[in-house]
Amino acid sequence: MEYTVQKLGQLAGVSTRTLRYYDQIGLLQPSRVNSNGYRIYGQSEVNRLQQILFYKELGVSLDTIKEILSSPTFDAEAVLREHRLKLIEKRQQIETLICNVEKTIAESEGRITMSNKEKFEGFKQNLLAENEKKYGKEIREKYGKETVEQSNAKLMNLSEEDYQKVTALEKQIRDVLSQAVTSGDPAGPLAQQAAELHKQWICYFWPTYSKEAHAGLAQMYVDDERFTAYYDKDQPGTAEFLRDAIAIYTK
Amino acid sequence: MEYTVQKLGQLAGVSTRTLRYYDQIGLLQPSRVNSNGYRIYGQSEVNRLQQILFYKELGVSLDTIKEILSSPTFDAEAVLREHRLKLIEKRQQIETLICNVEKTIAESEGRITMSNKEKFEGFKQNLLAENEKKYGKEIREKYGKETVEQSNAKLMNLSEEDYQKVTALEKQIRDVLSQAVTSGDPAGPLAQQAAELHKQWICYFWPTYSKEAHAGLAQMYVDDERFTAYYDKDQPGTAEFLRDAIAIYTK
DNA sequence: TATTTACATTAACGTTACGTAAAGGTTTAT
DNA sequence: ATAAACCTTTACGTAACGTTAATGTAAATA
Repeated sequence: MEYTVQKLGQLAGVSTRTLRYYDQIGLLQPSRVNSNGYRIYGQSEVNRLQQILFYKELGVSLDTIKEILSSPTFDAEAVLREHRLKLIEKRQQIETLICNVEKTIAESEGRITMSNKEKFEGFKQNLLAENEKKYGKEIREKYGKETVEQSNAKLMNLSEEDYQKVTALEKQIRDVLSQAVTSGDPAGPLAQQAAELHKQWICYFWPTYSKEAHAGLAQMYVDDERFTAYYDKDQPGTAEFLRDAIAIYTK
Repeated sequence: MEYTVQKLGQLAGVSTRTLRYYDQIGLLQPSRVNSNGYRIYGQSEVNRLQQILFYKELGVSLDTIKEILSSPTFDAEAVLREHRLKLIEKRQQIETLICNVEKTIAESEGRITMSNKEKFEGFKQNLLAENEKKYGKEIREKYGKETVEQSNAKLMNLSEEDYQKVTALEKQIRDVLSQAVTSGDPAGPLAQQAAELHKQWICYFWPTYSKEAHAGLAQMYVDDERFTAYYDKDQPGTAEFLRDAIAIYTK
């Protein structure tokens, strides 16, 4: 069976422009070219196109696909593994962006009703006090006065929605963390998930997320017995475990 | 205070090329141009640049930033809200990609040791049976035989790591869902988080994620009393609530 | 058979936000 | 006087095509 550009395009669900482009960059060349200049594709090209589209669906770049397909000994699995890391990093970036955008929106809304204010009073006082009493100084030294004040300002403007989310996050962190600790591996999937959740949680209080600040905060959980006590309440060693997990997560 | 390109660039941490580009597209024009052709910026330009960089950090496009800053009555909040939706969609895309890449890797690894096999036997049998006994037919009708078989194949190849993650996910879903139900709003943040988690869960069993399939599955939770019973165990109405949440999530 | 219709070709611009030369003029310091 | 440091414009490159534009060819119809 032989195909022209349009036939092949319809078969595979891509545009004719795409096929010409793939020809141009040498990713998929027709088996032969007619005397009239038409591109003619055969079965092996159909197969190759299928492969191409498979990797494309995974978000692999055409350049990389070309490499994968060019050498049969090429380690496709290693490529995918690396690709996966890239994707995860991208997701983190986007999550941070979302986090910051959401906070900006909340801020500009200036929302927070009186009823909310009362409701969150205790919650906020606690957190603020905890932040300030001891860590205020340390954090100030590490990340500057401005950061701390912005952080506190954010805290005071938490909306009802955010409050729900934050509370839910705290519960999730506790749950996942306790499971992760039993597994014992701070690099494992559960531990890393806990670190991820913890990052999301932080995002509600810190004006901007940074890996360094995250890792620093985790270290404080171990250095200060008040935090250690909180995390080790159910299972001793949890604070250290979380610090290790976050260290790997932010590495 | 007046600045040349380099001075301003150093002050704000951007390249001179960037400043020339911003001038070119009319985003940030110098207050005046010297007789020698040098760009000279004043204080108001410094302020404007700060604004620009702020929005840029949130991932807003220069075009959009221009619009935001061009009209003081322009609704920056609405823009951010829309921007947030775009980011969330992007995150979903990337999550789906990660999901699929991970499955491809797992597949090519062909991993799963004998010890794992024994460990997961019961778990898998349960799920397989549940899938097959009744839904097998329905799903087959809706999404085709191939999808079901691929789904089952994936299930049988779950690794230890994946098993942990899946189990943790299930617990999280239950937790978040129960909190969300009390809030009563399937469009609320908790409900949407539950839908998100549910998507991640699905990703472990379905060969490729699609919104339609997700929404369809949620509908089945309501249509079939066995699933309904499972979700409504603690709180009646949970299955319906989840379906509504997922309907909004996949809209 | 003449004409329309459908399909093929190449060439080239547009998309985003700059990085990176290249080629050259100006200011400042030595 | 000369070199170093600074400024300028112009223009190519990036990823993966979408979209005309201008034109040639094959198949279907009047």
